[in-house]
Amino acid sequence: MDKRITIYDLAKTLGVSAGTVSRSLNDHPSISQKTKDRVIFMANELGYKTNKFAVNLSKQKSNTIGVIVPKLNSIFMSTVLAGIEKVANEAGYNLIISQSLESMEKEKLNAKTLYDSGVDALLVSLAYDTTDFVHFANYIKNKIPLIFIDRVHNLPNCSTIIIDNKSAGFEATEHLIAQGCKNLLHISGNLKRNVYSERLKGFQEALAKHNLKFKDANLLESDLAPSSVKEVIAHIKSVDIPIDGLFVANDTFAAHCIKELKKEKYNIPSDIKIIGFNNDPISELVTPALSTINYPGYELGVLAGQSVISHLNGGIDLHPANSITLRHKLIIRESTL
Amino acid sequence: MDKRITIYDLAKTLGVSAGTVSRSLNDHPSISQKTKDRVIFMANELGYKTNKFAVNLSKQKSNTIGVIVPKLNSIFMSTVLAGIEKVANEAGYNLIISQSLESMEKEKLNAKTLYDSGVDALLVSLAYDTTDFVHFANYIKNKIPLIFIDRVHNLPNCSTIIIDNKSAGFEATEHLIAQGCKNLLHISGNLKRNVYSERLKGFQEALAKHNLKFKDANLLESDLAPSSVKEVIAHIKSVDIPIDGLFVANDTFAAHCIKELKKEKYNIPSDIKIIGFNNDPISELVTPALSTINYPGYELGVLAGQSVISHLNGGIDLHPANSITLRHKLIIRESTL
DNA sequence: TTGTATGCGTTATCAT
DNA sequence: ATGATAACGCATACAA
Repeated sequence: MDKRITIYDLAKTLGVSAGTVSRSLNDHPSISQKTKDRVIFMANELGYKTNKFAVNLSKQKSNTIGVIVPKLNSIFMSTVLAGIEKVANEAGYNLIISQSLESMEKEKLNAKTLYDSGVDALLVSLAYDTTDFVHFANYIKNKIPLIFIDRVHNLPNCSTIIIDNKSAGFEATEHLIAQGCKNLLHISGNLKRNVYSERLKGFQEALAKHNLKFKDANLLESDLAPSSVKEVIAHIKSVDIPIDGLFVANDTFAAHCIKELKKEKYNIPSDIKIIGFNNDPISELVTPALSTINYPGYELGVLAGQSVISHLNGGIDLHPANSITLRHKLIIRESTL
Repeated sequence: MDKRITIYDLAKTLGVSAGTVSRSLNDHPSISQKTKDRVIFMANELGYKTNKFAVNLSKQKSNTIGVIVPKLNSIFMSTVLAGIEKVANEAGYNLIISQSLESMEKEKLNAKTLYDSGVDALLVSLAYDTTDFVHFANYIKNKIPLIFIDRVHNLPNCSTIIIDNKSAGFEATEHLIAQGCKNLLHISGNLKRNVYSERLKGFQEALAKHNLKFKDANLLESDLAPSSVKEVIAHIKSVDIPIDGLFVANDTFAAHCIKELKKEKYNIPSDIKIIGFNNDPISELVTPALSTINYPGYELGVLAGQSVISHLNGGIDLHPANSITLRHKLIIRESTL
């Protein structure tokens, strides 16, 4: 494999033109089957490899889809990615993955890098603190498909793929109320992100529906980092009327809460009932097993992948809707019984 | 941004040659500062973007690193990836990530695809059932850096980055013995993979050292899928002398074992002590908290990234060793007390 | 059905 | 210090 074989080499040894070789290799209709066979045979014989760089340059396409996620090392995100990768791979696309590490600055950098490297489309789940969106302007201007997943923002001509966080939050809350909780605490993530603000809305609507007044003490905005658990405990202890129900914005943090509350001699679920969010594998392994909302990450990824691919292949979208909403599901386990 | 500005456009408007523009943009020493300034100014003015496709074609490099992992949606692997991504990104490389889904066939496909798409280097963690390695021959032949992570195989001129699984397995086992366990069971993954076979070796050596005989009943090879827990339970129940110590090849499966054993009224740790592997987040959240071996996934990724980068930049390896071994650590929690 | 010629945007090698 | 020009490997519009 010292010298790379090109279509010119093939052309010369076959006594045809480079154009013929190129068209044969691409199964172009205007080439006779006989010629195609000869070309393909010789290509295999000589170990010809198509040079993607040249193809890319010629077509101005990279056959590559960019992905920006907040963090790679979260089970939810990596599950989404697994779904995306499967679909993309089957469709012959490569995935360039980068993480914003929850920082808008890094997200901007990533968006620029991926743009410069010529991705054919971009999938994004927004960072924790992203507030402006000019870094996506180039994509929109140049009609590069841009799709938001999970942590979304409404931009013109961009699809979003989400679940109905508000109604999921509503159901989670109503379940706690149905189990007899009177004084709930919702532990939320950054309320600038749709996923968390929507869940809060659902929480509030459920309270309202059941004539429970929403007070400041019913909400704690958190970064959901394990180390922040102590603030939760402090809040719960400081409150006048004892908290008897906890709706936590994700399972991992909920699991940490359970652990810490148990350490503080709270009994779960008899003292405090807890429900999480995501249905992470961890939710069924903690004690007591954690009630939660199933968030179909893999399906989300698959759908996102399909959406991109269909955007790219012919432009006709299989899912013409601008926004796809997946079905969530309440999962009841011991932590709320 | 209707028409993309090229160096020719810049050259024309500036009244210089394209070569000069190119060199200015790349800060070539043979260009006067004055000219460089003019070029750069005009480039910004006109919104020039370098075309990566053309650069790639010209240089026959993609500035891209390929990664093949068995599964994206495992917390360990995604943590490794997070480390790789960080380093690669800082060095200006993109990451193309694909998953083999634990299948050698898919791994071969991925290896070929990434090769064809012209990655500058490849990082691999092997699939469950990979037995031959011809799909990496092209990389070696063409001197494309090939580095194995975690699930490795010794190939000429390929680095490997691992922990000392044997001594880790030894320590885990010895810890169980020190806690008074007499009849141990090791639940292993596929023994074709170094990580599992090495841990088993450590297990056996520890037994030998403490004059415990290794019998068939002390080992259960498993696919470590949650659904396989019932086989573990069945095995434990079927055994003549009661098992009092369990060394499980990863934390997730260990957590499932704990859950199921508790359901079967085993008391942990008093009836059976359990130790896992990896120090996944889950290990400290289950009840009882799981003893384990810390496997520094993120550092592994960082090191792998650095190794690749240094291979690529200048070829002089920061870590000249052919094989890097990271330090592991025994973490003792309630499950073995 | 096939060949010819040119474009794609940069880099690199000679000249000057 | 700068210009001219040839790669780089493929795709494709136009000819034949």
